[in-house]
Amino acid sequence: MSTEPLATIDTELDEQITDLLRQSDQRFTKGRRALVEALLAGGQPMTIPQVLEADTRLAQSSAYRNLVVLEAAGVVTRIVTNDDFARYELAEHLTHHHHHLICSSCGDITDFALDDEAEAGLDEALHKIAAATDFTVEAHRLDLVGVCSDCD
Amino acid sequence: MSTEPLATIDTELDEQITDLLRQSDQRFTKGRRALVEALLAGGQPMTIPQVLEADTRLAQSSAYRNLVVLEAAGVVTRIVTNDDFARYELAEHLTHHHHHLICSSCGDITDFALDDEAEAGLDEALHKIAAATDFTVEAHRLDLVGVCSDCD
DNA sequence: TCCGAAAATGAGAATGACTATTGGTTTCAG
DNA sequence: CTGAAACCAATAGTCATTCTCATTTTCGGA
Repeated sequence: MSTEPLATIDTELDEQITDLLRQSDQRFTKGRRALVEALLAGGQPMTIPQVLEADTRLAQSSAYRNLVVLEAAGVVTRIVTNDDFARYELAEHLTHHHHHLICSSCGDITDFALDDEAEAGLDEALHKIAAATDFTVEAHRLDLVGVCSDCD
Repeated sequence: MSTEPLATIDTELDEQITDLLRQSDQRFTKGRRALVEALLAGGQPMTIPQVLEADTRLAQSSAYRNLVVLEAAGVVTRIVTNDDFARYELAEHLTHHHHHLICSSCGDITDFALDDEAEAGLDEALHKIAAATDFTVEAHRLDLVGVCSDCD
């Protein structure tokens, strides 16, 4: 199951993930490592078919199951659009805070970041909202919906 | 099919919707009117089971089909969370620009608006991003993810 | 008002992304 | 080395959503 990794998981990341999984009584196995490598190599949210294509050694059933495990442990994030397939990417605290450009035509997603000033302003406004609400806010999600250059 | 409307569609809204549908060569039929009335009465994004329960005269297959038609015409918006069911609400240009509080536990969604200043700042930042991108931006979507008071 | 073609409806069947099951394999502590 | 717990993979479900098709409704023209 380990021939040629698609991407390299550095020691720090490895420890973080191992730790996260341990907190859910789970191990960082080869299959799960292969998933993380595929996502890392992809560099953007990927559907399960894309992941399976990127690493053909992965079994579909295990990919689905392990992605659920990884999500529960907080290693990956599941993103669902109007597309048929859900997409996964590494969780923000393992990478960095960012947002998404979602193509309304093909469903493809790419990442982008807001400049610090805008992000700070947004954060402030959201804290006000959160305070005035019964919600316990965990995170915010900002997406731009449009048409990507391929579909245009 | 028309006994007791759940909500009243005023003349202006009626004309807007009729117009939008006409642009897709579709009619504003009783079934579709009943759907809009249910969404209007609901006041927040609703799943199809919720809509069917709100107006038991609606057939499931027609509800699914007509919601697709209404979305294509720009009358309603489909919102998809990690919950099992997709949710629908009246499109923003028939109501007003707003955002969503999404409960990560039960999937429930409620609406909220940003104050004008924050919204303007966000808009400006997003325009910059859009300009630096291959995307043709159609809209932005801002959600707060958290736990609602019922689930807490 | 009456008629017929086109569009819409609704009950049920089909689809397909995703999940559960099951039986075999790997891992790791002792 | 050994046994139990965790993992893996094939495959059989599940279930929200979509499709099918016979019937009904709509609506412009006669």
